[in-house]
Amino acid sequence: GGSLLHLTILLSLAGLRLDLDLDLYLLLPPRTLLEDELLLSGGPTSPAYALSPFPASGRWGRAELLHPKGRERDPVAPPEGQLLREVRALGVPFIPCTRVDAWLVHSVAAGDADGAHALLGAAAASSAGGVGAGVNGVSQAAPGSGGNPRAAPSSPLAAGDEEKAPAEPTYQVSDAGGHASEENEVLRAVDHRSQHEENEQRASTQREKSLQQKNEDENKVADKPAWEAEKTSEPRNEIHRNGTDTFFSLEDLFQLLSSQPENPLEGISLGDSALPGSINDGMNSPTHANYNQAVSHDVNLHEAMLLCPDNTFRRDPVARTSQPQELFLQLNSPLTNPEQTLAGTNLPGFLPFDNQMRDLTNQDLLYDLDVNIFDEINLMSLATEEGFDPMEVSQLFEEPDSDSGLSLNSSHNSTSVTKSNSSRSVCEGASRSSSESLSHRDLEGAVGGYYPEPTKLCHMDHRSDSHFHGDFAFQPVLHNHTYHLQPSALESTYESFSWPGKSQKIRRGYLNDTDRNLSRDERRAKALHIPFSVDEIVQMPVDSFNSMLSRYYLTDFQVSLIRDIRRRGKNKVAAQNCRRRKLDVILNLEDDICNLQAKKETLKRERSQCHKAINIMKQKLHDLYHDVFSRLRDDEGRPVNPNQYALQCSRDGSVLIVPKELVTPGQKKENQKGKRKSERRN
DNA sequence: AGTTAGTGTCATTCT
DNA sequence: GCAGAATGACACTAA
Repeated sequence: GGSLLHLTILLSLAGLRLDLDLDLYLLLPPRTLLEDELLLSGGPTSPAYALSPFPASGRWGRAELLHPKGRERDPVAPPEGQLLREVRALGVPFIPCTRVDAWLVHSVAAGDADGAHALLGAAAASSAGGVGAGVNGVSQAAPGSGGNPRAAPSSPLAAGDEEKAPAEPTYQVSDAGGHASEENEVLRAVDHRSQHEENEQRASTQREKSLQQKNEDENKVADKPAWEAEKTSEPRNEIHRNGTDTFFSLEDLFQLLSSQPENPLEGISLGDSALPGSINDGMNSPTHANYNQAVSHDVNLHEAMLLCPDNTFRRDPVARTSQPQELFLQLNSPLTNPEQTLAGTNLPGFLPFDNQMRDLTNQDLLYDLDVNIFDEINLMSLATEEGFDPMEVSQLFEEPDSDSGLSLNSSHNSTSVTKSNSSRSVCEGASRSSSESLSHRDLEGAVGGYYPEPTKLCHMDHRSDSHFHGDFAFQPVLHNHTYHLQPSALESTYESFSWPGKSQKIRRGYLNDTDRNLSRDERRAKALHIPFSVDEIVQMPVDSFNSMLSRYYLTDFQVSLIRDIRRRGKNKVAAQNCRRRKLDVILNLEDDICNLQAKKETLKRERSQCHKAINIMKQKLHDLYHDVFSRLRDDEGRPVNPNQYALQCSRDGSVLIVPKELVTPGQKKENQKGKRKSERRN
């Protein structure tokens, strides 16, 4: 009681397909609202796909599953803080319990409204990033659902009619008992790779086009609080068609939800409301699952996330062993009882589009919701200890850098560790038949000694197979979020998803804005739930590092990754220091060169000055010599001829006038040496 | 399209 | 023997 249902409905009819998104904000009164929690619910800081919280953590959390429509921003997701404003406007005490987004996919076969398939999935779209993965349990490949740009196989929700498009790969609706063949598994795996990039871009383009109009409509009411805008905005209160898109209001959808206790979707008659076909048509289609099945799949996706809430546990045997098992037991019920899905949760059902419930208040809407759905949602919240981003895993393996950096001695053909030997399942067989699907799926096993039942794995795979063949990135979303891989399997995964011809720029296109800023190791650590930051791993002392590894239950691969992260981090710093030192050496050498060159110039100048001084002294000596001889007279008073006489300095300082022929040979040699030296210097 | 600087990583050697 | 530093070589990216 006292809960509040916030329904945000996106009913987009793009050509032949109808998407209907329900955002259920379940706000429970017993506790005081924590604003940060609300902000988390609507803010960009909330990690996408987070399945957070345990009550043991002292707070309720939210469950955000994956949106199937890709990584683009959810057009119907409240902007940052909007949820908080909306809740405040209601004036009731509350806390955000969880958020569940459900969408209906109403697809019709190519151009034929009567062949429509009605799909209902329940999932949670990320309110912040608008990213997510489909959890619908029903899907059909619709490569040829002509005219519908969004029905291409690139769209995870692409719907088609396998009966009407038999030539194309058809993926059966998964149910509790039906399994796709191994061949289909292989087909899907191949199809995933071959069409993934093209489909991604094409789907993205189409989605942008189709959503652009919606965003424009929403912008018109942006000045109002979103809650008010949704209630008053004309485009949202009415179903209208503008060729490709169809909208109807929250009230309309809620009336749908609340009017059909038997089958919540039977009352939807979209055909009467300008929709090309009714969901009933899809419901009655023998080739497609009903809503219950669809929601059952959704629940199973929750299970997939719940079964192994984390792959890292502290050394707490009780917590480690009891928690997942308990969750498993709790979640076994919806699996074995498919009726306990949307209908099973006793949602009041879906009303036709009458107006009698338009006056319902939000509380009224909540009261109409059976508590079972809350229980289920809460169970989801309780069962997940911390957020996990399957997309990261996908990106992790979609971004196989040429230098993976992982020192994993393994063969690419190696198989994963045992997923389960109890029975051979379709998914198991498929995973063995394709190295790609194998490597990809093998990533999603239980860790910490807990392994989900093969049937559940298969169930998840069916969802994957049926719905997301066109969007490779969503594959991991549908599986368990833990990793029991041996290094070999992961190595093969890295290699299997290596696209040598494609640049990282393309591959990084699959990363969201947040992850794009993360380093590769950070993304790896995040994807594998390494409970430490990269900086911590790298910078902590070795003793602390080793003790840390021993204090936590970590898989071999996690330990290997942590050690690799530390090694690479250390080496990165060392390389930076090395380059810095090298640069310093180069700069110092350049300085030395400059200094030596300056010193050389100085010495040259000094030498030149010395030469000049010597020449001056020589000239002075020469002048003095001639001056002396000019003043000398012989005994008869005649001038002394300098060519016949020379001045000779004795050791006692006296100067003698000596005829040149009397100069001793030793004196001549000394005089000649002095002449040659002076000549060389000159 | 080619060049260059910066960076991360690996392999190897040294401390 | 191990951890880390140092460094050459290589690949990749952005400008």
